[in-house]
Amino acid sequence: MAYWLFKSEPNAWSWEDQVARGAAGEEWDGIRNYQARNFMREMKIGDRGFFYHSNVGLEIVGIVEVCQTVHPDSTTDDARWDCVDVRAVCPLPVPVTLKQVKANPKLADMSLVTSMRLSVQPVKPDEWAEVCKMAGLDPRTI
DNA sequence: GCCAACGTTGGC
DNA sequence: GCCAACGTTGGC
Repeated sequence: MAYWLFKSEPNAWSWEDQVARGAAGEEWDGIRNYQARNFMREMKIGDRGFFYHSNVGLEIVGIVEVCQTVHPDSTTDDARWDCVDVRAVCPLPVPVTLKQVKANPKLADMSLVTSMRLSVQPVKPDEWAEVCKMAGLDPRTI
């Protein structure tokens, strides 16, 4: 299983909005960046991802899972843009802030730090485990 | 609200 | 295929 991180401005689409969709999940649409799209093309059902609030909050607030593999983005007719569907799995008991991520040497290579503007990004297994630990979650239980 | 970083577009 | 102009993202 692979791990990812999805960024969203809570003004546009928040963790609460995501939770409200329940098990059906929702398209992760609106991505207009090739790198981010290519990562979505690699995603498989059951892959896990962090849900990050950008602009407002600046923290990882929850965990989602991919529930539909890549398909055309319904918000555009442009055939270049695809998306996956994700659904909420659980909130983080303690949100992990960008500040904490930056302050943790183990997370120095995380894309969240190194590729600030990339809105869909891969997370390495050890980074996943470290963030879960900081959030008060046992990664084996999720 | 500002501005740095960086991706995209389009003229040549 | 280069590169300047431009637009967008996102932290501060």
